[in-house]
This record gives sequence, C-alpha cells and structure tokens, in this order.
Amino acid sequence: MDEKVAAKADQAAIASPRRSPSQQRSRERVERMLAAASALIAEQGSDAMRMGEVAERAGVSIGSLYQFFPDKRAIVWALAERYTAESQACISAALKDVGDKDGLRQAFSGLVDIYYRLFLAEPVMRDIWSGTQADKALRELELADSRANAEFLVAVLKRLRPDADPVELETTAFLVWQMGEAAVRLAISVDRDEGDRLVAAYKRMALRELVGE
Amino acid sequence: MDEKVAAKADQAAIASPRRSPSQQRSRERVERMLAAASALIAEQGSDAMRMGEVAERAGVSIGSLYQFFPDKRAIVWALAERYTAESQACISAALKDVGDKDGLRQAFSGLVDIYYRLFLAEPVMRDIWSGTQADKALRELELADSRANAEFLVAVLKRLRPDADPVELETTAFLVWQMGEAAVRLAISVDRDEGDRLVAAYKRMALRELVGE
DNA sequence: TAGAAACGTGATAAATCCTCACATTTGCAA
DNA sequence: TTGCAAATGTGAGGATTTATCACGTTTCTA
Repeated sequence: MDEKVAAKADQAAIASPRRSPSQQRSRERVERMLAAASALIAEQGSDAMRMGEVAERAGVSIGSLYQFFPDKRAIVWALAERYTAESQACISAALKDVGDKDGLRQAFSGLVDIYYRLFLAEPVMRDIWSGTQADKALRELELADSRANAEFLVAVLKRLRPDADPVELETTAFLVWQMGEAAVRLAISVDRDEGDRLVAAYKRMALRELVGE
Repeated sequence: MDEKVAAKADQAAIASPRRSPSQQRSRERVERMLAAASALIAEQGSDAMRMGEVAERAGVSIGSLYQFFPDKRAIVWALAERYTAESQACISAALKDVGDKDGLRQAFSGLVDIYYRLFLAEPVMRDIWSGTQADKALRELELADSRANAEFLVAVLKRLRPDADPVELETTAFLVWQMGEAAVRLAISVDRDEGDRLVAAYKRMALRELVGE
C-alpha cells in the first residue's frame, strides 16, 4: 500500500503533477490521449502537435487532457518513457547471457541494427529523441536510460576483461552507447546508402573499442 | 556587384527573407539585436528568450527586429552561423599543414580540447547546438558544417593513407566528427571529472580510427 | 532639394497554452 | 438502496507570446 502510494506520488512528481488515473474509465481515456498524441507526432512532429487537436482526436475535452498531464511536454515525456522501458528490457535480454567476445560481437551488432531500423521505421521515436536536447526532462530521461544500458554493457565487459579498470570500462561503455545513438540519428538524417555505411562504420569502431582488434 | 547581390539574395533566402541592412545605422542596430539575443540566450536559453525582451534590450522596437529577422529562429540561426564560420576557419587552419600521423594526433587532440573548452565556457553555443535537432534549419547548418569539417580531415587522411578507399575515408571522417560533437555535448552534461574522462576516451577512440593503433 | 528607398514604430491580430468554476459519474459505507 | 465524497469531465476564457502592417521618419542619390 505504502509502495503504491509512493510510486504514484513519484510518478506524479515527474510525469504528471496532476491526477493519476485510478478508475478504469480514466485509464482508458489516458490511453486514448497518448494514442492521439502519438499519431499526431507521427504526422506533424511534436512541436506542431496542438493540445486542442490531441483532445479532439482522443475524444476528450482539453480540460481532461490537463487533468492527467501537467503540460504539453509531459505527454511527450510519457511516450518517451514507454519507449525507454521497452528498449531497456530488449537490451537487457540481448546482453544478459553474453559470455565471450564473439557473443558480444553478435549481440551488439544485432542491437545496433534493431535500433537503426526502429529509428527508420518509427517517426515518433525519431521526433521524440531528436528534440531530446532541448527539453531538460527528456534529456535527463535519455541520460538515465543511456547509463542503464551502458551498465548492461559494463556487466558483460567485466566478465570478458575482469582485470580491466572498472571506471574505464564504465566510461567506455557509456561513451560507446551515446555514440551509437548519435550515429543512428546521423544515419537517418542522410540518404539510406550513406546511413548504412555510417552505421557499419560505427559498429566497427565500437566493437574495436569493446572487444579489441 | 553581381556577387554581392547573389550573396545577399542567398543569405536572405536562408536567414532573413526580410530586409538586409544596407545602411551603417541599421547594421549597427542589427548588431545590437544579435548582442541582446546572445546575452538573453546565455541567461535563460533560446527557448525562454522573448522577442520583446530582445527588442527592449537592444533598444529597438519589436517591429525593427522583425524587419531584419523573419522570425525568432532566424536570430538563433544567425548566431549559429557566425559560430560555424569562425570554427571552420579555426579547424581548417589547424589541419591545413598536417603532414604525418603524429601531426594529425596533435592537431586533432588540440581541436577536441578547444571544442570542449568552448562548450564549457560558452552557454550560447551550448544552447544553440543543444536544440539543433529540433530545428530543421539548424540541423541542416550543423550537417553542412560537419561535412565541411570532415572534408578537411579527409584531405589529411588522403595524404596519410593514399591507398585507402576514398568513400570509406569520407564515411570515417564524417562519423568521427559527428561523434566528437556528441561526445562533447555528453561531456558537458555530466560532472567535470566524468566529462574529462569521456573526452579523453573519445580522443583515443577517434585517433585509433584515424591513424591506426 | 525632391523623390525614392530604407528604416523605425507600436498597437494589435492571431495562435496557443493552460486554468478554473462548475457539472457529472463512480465507489463505497451506512 | 441511499447519500456523500472523491474522482472525473467540460469548455469558455485568461494570459502569454509571436508576428504583422499601416504609417511616420531618416538617409541616399541624382
């Protein structure tokens, strides 16, 4: 009970200082709001997304929107939070059982491909993580996400190179991870051929750093 | 004469479809507007910067502001454009006379340091290039800038490794450059010690890619 | 020195975010 | 069941901010 309250309060503090949907009815409405926002972002980008339009498409009033989201950015944040949770699970699973260099090579390469394809296919992800730097809350979410993902990588590296300096491994993993995001964002903003080349070059560079020559 | 007109028209098309200052008086006023904007961005960030405030601080009317800048983003763009021009000159000079691997090592390392320190010291640069991804015009400016800088690097690499595949060199240089920007942006968003470590790790990684082991 | 072009102004239109006072629905204890 | 408190729903309107435009002023040039 206490946990529930604390969790709710915590989520509220970060994502929605307003109300947290407690009835089935409102939970469904919140889902509709997020779905509408997602569709609008895919169509026009989050900047051009209008709150009135979100409300209209979700079939709710503008007041209801603000009942569950303190402001416009909170809606984008909520969507971003879902993506990170999903991708963290995916990354954790992919790296969990890696035991040797070749396993890391394959797992890492696979993850980069997935991430690249996801960005190519999902306009919403593209939009959200493009604007990341401008929005403080999103930037923090991304940093935390990146650190968490780097941690999975560190766990693997510690297994492969138990004698290495932990701080250095941490730094390497974090950097490699952030650069992967940068590489993919760059790749999707140029034509497909060049993008493929850039991603391939990143993989080479990252793996050289992670597992050596 | 023709060049001047073409240049003016070109700049106008991108930066200010409005009027281009042709009299001494207005040139000075435009400078004041940019200075005011720069100060406000340093204080509050470009997002919180208000056009009315810029006008007031520059000692001009809001109408004058819009006479030379088509919209708010154009002011930020104009500041960004100055930074890129300046840094391109700096980068070109640093790489122009590089003749061997060790020279590249030193020049590259120096450039990264300069860039890192610049970001640490200049809130305006930080702000402008943070929001880069969200603004299409800025994103394009950054991409073009990055390509131009990568080109300087490619010129050096072609001298050092004349037998290498030109397309691959191009890809490597572009990627390394973009990652440098990503690394520095990451570095300034964490505490100083970790930032230093990240920049050092990036240098190692980049140089390994550029000049080999 | 006159006409044209450049420049300067600020009230105001337009767009958008978000609030709030009030109405309705739901959960639940008596 | 009933009645009340909490949760939910509403949308006109307040507040803020960007950008325009009709008109007045200064500078340039012939």
